[in-house]
Amino acid sequence: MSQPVRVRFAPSPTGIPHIGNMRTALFNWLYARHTGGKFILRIEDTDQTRKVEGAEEKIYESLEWLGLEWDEGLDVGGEYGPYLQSERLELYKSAAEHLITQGHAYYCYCSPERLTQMRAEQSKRKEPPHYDRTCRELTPEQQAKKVAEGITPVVRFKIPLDGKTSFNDIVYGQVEFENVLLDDLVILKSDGFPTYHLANVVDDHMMQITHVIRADEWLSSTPKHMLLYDALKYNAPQYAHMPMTFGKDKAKLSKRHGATALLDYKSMGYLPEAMMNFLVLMGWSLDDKTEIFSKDDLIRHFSLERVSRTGAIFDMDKLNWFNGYYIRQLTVDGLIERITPILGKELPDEVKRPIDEDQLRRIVPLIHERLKLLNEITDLVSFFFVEDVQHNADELVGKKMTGELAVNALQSSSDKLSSLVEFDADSLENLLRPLADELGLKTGQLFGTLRVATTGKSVAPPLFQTMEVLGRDKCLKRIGSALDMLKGVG
RNA sequence: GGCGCAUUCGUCUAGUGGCCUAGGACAUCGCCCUCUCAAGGCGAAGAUCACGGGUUCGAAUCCCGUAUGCGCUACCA
Repeated sequence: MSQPVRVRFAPSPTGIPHIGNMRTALFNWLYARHTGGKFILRIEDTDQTRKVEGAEEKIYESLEWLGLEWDEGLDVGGEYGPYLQSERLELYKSAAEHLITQGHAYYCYCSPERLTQMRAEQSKRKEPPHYDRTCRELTPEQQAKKVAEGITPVVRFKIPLDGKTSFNDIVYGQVEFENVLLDDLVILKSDGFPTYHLANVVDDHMMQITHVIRADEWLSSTPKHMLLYDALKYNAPQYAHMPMTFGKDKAKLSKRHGATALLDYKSMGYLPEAMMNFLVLMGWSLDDKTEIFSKDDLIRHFSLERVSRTGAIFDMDKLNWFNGYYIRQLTVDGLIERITPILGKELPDEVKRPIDEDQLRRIVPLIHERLKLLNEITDLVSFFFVEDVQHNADELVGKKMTGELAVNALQSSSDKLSSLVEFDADSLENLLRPLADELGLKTGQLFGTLRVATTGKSVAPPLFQTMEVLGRDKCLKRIGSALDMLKGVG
């Protein structure tokens, strides 16, 4: 009785997939992988007017970045294709015709103008806007007349005039609607394309979808779909509606909330594994403790029953934390692999390409746990690669120092550094700590000034290791130019 | 306007009648570590469980009402 699970992600190519879309895709994919079922990708391009060029590619790119491979669909094929709705028009047309012959649907000749005007009047009278069913009972003569006028009709579905439609949603439980409140919806548009409702029902049936996992916004339309399944004598799939995602102000996530497209996060330097962990926890949890889930953990533990019913606000702080966490979990080689392309693009031109991997291997451990976003890497490490750094006199002197003390400190350091035998972190520490004493400075004062002198920054990785990696020549050269600056020489 | 769904710390959430004077995580604050920044450790603060009524020996958990939010109400999906 229990057939293998088949779920689908069915985006329409009207824009770049956003966080909410992709979370729905993730839940579908997880459910398929958890149950050993199939994850199908179907493109719902039934709205020719809203179609956006290139959107389809962005859908693939988003899925691939997150690591949600699909078992059937565009690119990979499958035995239930085609997987593009615009190539399935005949199927919808014959379903619509079948419904007409069975008395479940009818041609409607009402003009869009008439419909909008009618709705305007209805809402002025404080009535719920609805179709008045003018064409539902047209006689053959009346129909013939309309056809003679050259009007291309749409096809509307006959909603039963009484009774109730209910279904059991895996997430929301039993939901019930009065049929009288439902409109005779358009199922086939005058351009020959189906509306979402028809296409969705026909495809889900023909592709043998067992579970429809989709966003909450569809909950109210589900009775229409149930009625359509009935009229078509199809078995309805199981439904599981997912709570929606919102911006900080509790409004539906949109452009003004900043980045909403998943791929924006890719380019900002987020890790797909962090994104996946973050997304799944918006609306799903395993228990009261577990926060970190690998992909395998998720596949093992995911269940529709533990999806919550309340909408979630997108919390960038938490995402950032996950990202930092996952970066820290990366091996040095893993991190290098991910940052090399970024550095190749962003480091100043004076830095030789390809980027010196041996040097990178020595640098990475110093900045690894300081990295929250991959894209921050360039700012963090560029001083290692460039020849000279810019100094800021105030930073160089520091808050607890005077210019004189700073000059003195740099001069003494420079002298001692040039005669140091081994230029490594331990030797540097053994040399510089006593030096602070000799100079009557706190270690923080000396090290702070040296840090700015050698790196050009007041915030940098630990001094001794940093100096070791920089090497004696660069250190002395930079200390020299810092001295020149403080002394007011050029 | 109608219908549907929801409502636990700022945020994500745990919780399905007694284990809850409500647990965890992020963010915040403090302390420790410390050459800066991180990371890490420890700790604090933060929710009268939207509100009002019931039911019950006992309710965040069940019922009713109210409020608020969101969704749908298109020849959009």
